[in-house]
Amino acid sequence: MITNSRVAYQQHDHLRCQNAALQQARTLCVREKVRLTPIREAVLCMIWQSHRPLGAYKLIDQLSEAGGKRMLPPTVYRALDFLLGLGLIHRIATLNAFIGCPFPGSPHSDVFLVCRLCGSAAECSVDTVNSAIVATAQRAGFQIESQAVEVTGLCPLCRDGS
Amino acid sequence: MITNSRVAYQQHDHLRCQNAALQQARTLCVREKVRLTPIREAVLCMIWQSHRPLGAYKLIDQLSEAGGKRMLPPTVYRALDFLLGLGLIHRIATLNAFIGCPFPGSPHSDVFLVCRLCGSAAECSVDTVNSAIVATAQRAGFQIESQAVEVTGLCPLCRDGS
DNA sequence: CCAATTTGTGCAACAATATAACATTTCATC
DNA sequence: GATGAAATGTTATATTGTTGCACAAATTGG
Repeated sequence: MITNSRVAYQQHDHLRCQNAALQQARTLCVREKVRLTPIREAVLCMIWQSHRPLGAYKLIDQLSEAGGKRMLPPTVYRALDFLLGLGLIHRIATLNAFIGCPFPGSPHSDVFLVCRLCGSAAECSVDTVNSAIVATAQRAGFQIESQAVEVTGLCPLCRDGS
Repeated sequence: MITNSRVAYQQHDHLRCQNAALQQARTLCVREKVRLTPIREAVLCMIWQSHRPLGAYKLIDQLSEAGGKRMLPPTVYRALDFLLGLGLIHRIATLNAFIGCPFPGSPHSDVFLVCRLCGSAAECSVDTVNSAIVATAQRAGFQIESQAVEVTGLCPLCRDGS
C-alpha cells in the first residue's frame, strides 16, 4: 500500500510538498511535451497550498486574490482539466473538490479517506481494493476506464476529539 | 457477491421491479415508523421507472409532467433525502444522479458499475472490496461512516458495440 | 374531540458548481 | 514575419442544490 495518510493528518512543511509537486509536474510536462503555463502552475500550487480538497470557486477566489486579477471560471476549469488529464490532481466527486496527487505518474487506483470534520483527504493506493474491483468488473463483463473510491468518516485526529 | 448486474444490462419487466421496490419501501417505512407520503412514493417510483441513474432535475421534469403539477426543487430534494436516509435509493456522486437500491435493508457496501455510454449502473455488493476498504481505513486509523465506490467504463453490451 | 406539537409541503429567492460559444492572444515552427 | 495550433479572455448560461419562511397535515397528549 502506498499512502500519504501519515502526512495528511499532521502539520508539516506544506511549502516543501508544494515545491516537490511542482517539480514533479514540470518533469512530467516535459516528458509529455505539454506546457505547464503560468495559469496551470498557479492552479496547481494553490491546490497544494490548501493541502485539502479545494472547491473550484474557492480556488478562483484565492487565485484572484493572490494574482491581483480576477480569474474566471472557464480559465480555472480549463487548468483543472489539464492537471486532471496528467494525473497531477484528483477530483473528489463526493465533495466537488480537487486535491493534489502525491504520487503522479505511478499507475494507481486511489482510495480517498475524506474526513467529514476537518476536510482532510488522505490518498491510499491499495492493491487489495484495486484487485477486488477489477475482479468484480470482470465477473460482470464490465470494462473499467476510471474509478472513484471515496470513504467518508472521521480521520484519526477528529475521531479523538482533537 | 450480491449484484443486479444481470438484470441491469437487459430488458426486463420494469414495472415488476418498481412494484417490488415499492412494496419493500412500504414495509421498511412501517418498521421504521416513518411516513411514505405520496410525494415520496412518487419520487421512488419515478426513480425505479427510469432504471438508471436519474438527475434531480430530470426527475423534477418527469414528476411534473406525470403529476400534472409543477414540482419544485426543494420538494424533490426533500423526498430524495428521505429515501437516501432509509437506503431505498443511492446517490451516484460522479453523475449527480440517483438510483433505486435493489436490496435495501441488507447492510452492504456498494460498488457501482456505471456505463459511460448507455448510462446504466449495476450495483454490486462485494465482500472483498468491502473488507479491503475496511482494512485500509483501519490501518490509517480512519473511522468509516459511508463510502462511494464508483467505477466508470463500458458495460458488457456497449463494449460489444451493441 | 381539541389544543399543542411535530412533521411535511409550497414557494420564492438564491447559492454553488460547471459549461458553451466565440473573440483574442500567445507560442512554436516554418 | 507568416501561419496554424494551443491557450486564454469574456460574456452568458446551464446544471445542481440550499435557505428561510409560511402554511397545511398528521400525531400526540390531555
